[in-house]
Amino acid sequence: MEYKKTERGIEIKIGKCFDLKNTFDCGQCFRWNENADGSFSGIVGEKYAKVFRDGDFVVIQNATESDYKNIWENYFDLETCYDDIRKEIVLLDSRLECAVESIDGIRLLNQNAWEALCSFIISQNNNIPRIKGIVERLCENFGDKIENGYTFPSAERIAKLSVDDLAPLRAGFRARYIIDASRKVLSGEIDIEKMHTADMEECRKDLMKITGVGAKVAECTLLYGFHRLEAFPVDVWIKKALATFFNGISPENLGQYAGIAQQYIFHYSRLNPELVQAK
DNA sequence: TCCCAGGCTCTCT
DNA sequence: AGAGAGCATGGG
Repeated sequence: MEYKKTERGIEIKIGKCFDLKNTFDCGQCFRWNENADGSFSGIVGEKYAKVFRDGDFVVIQNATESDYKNIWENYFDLETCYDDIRKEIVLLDSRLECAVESIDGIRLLNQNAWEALCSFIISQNNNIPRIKGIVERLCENFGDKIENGYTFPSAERIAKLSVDDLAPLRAGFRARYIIDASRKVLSGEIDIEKMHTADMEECRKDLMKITGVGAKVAECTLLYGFHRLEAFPVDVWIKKALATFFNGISPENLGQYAGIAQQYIFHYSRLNPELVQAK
């Protein structure tokens, strides 16, 4: 992706292929927040970042060229052409055209796998504002202090804790799931490294060894934590959507980009809830 | 106040 | 193997 280093930071010339609000608010991540001026702030790994749009450019404030190469290019998946994928999705199923045409620039972030696993464990039977609150308290209590915030605590760090230690998170029944996940990742019972490429069915089965990880959370972890674009998480919104407005669409027909199609279905349904109400 | 939230576990048929 | 209650907590 074409970019330049300026006094503001790194400026990526990306046009409409990266919409910050749609990307950060489409339910894939929980640590980006919109500021009053329309910019977004978040923490990725050990880095705090503020990003905003200026015309055809997305600006990553204060980023250096090595930050860009080492972190942001991969995190924002900037070497992938999402315009091509959008076209491909519509070719695979033309019923997706309205969602794809009305939502600009969703990108699928390359998030840390452990963070995604943990975040989506927390997401179950929960609402997004509260999920973000629990994740933030997890970081504040057990992450490392960095500029403007805290890192996401490692599995190793969490594995040393007890369920009671997690009380400040107010995560409810999910606390023991978080502990179980951390210990299974740390012990190697769940081999988190191989899941970028291993057989999908095997990955699902492995992830579901964790108490509190069912089909939906496993699928979200594969899509958002391991960038397995063929993963297709089915939650209550997707269920409603596929039973009403998007009736007839099935993930098997969406091939290698099912997960990105799912993003569009999910986000479009949440933006237009009246379209997916059961009749 | 009440309903419900990007589900899952546990129990009972 | 399939269905349903219960789950912690708090946002709207």
